Amino acid sequence: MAEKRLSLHLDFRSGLPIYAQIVEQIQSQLANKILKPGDQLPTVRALAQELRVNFNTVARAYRLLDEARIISTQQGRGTYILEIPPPQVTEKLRRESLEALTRRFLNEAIRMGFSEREVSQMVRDRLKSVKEAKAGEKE
Amino acid sequence: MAEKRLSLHLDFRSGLPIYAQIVEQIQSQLANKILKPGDQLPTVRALAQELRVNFNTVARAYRLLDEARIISTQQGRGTYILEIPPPQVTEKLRRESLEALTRRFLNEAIRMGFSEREVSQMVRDRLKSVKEAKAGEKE
DNA sequence: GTCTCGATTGTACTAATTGTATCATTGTAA
DNA sequence: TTACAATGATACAATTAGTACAATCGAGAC
Repeated sequence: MAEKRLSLHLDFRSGLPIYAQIVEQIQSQLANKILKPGDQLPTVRALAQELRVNFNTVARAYRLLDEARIISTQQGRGTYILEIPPPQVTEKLRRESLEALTRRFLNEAIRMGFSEREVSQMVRDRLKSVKEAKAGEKE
Repeated sequence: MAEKRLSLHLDFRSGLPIYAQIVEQIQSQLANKILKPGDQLPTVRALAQELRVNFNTVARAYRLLDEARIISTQQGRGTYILEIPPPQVTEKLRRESLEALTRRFLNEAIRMGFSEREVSQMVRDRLKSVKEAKAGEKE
């Protein structure tokens, strides 16, 4: 029962191909230690069903990660996290994934006509309520 | 998927080029809420067949709309309506749409394992470079 | 123990569907 | 005629889907 639920969120309308989104999010979860060496990933078919995509699309993502020596795919057995990349790399990945996400958010907001001031104020507000919610749920 | 029938009416005798008529009518349906952000448009070939025109003509219209940031065309996948700048909505709606966007962004970032501090720092950084870029392009 | 067989897993190859790029053709106006 | 914009034809590239196959494992039969 080692395999994770691996909650990935695809955006079918973002310009990024599905397979790239899968790669990116797995790398990100790796950099954030949500995934650890030895963890088994869902099978290509299971993940494909969950994401409602063709299993070859998942297989493509896994193949890319395999070629990058991040996971090990073994025919007939499954797919496992090989190793966490060295700290410098994970830190870089972490930063890059956050930066990409933030950039998308800001571009969208600005394109929708919001001023930088409005955006930054809203982020502060929402962050504050996130923090309060977190404090509350500790009971 | 849920792509619309997109009933367009071309006038081959009006001086207006076909591609311009397509652009115009899609924009109009967007303004009239017949098309909504996220909707998938017909493929260039499907729409071309329906309108009895060459698919390059449709592709040209799509390209113009893409350049205007109204739609997003993705090779191998399809064409989608982008989020559009809400034209002159009430202050309340404006605020709500920014809040929704921000909430999605923060949820995603936190789900990916970033701390509130990291997120807020990154937002500050990116906003700063947006501002600088804007200052720079004024020459 | 080990053999067999079926279920499960990833792989390989191909097909289908999508938009893109480039050049040719056509029609119209100067 | 010449120039140019609009449209069409053709080839291409990227993404995803379909199908068949090979490797592995485990449950039973013996």
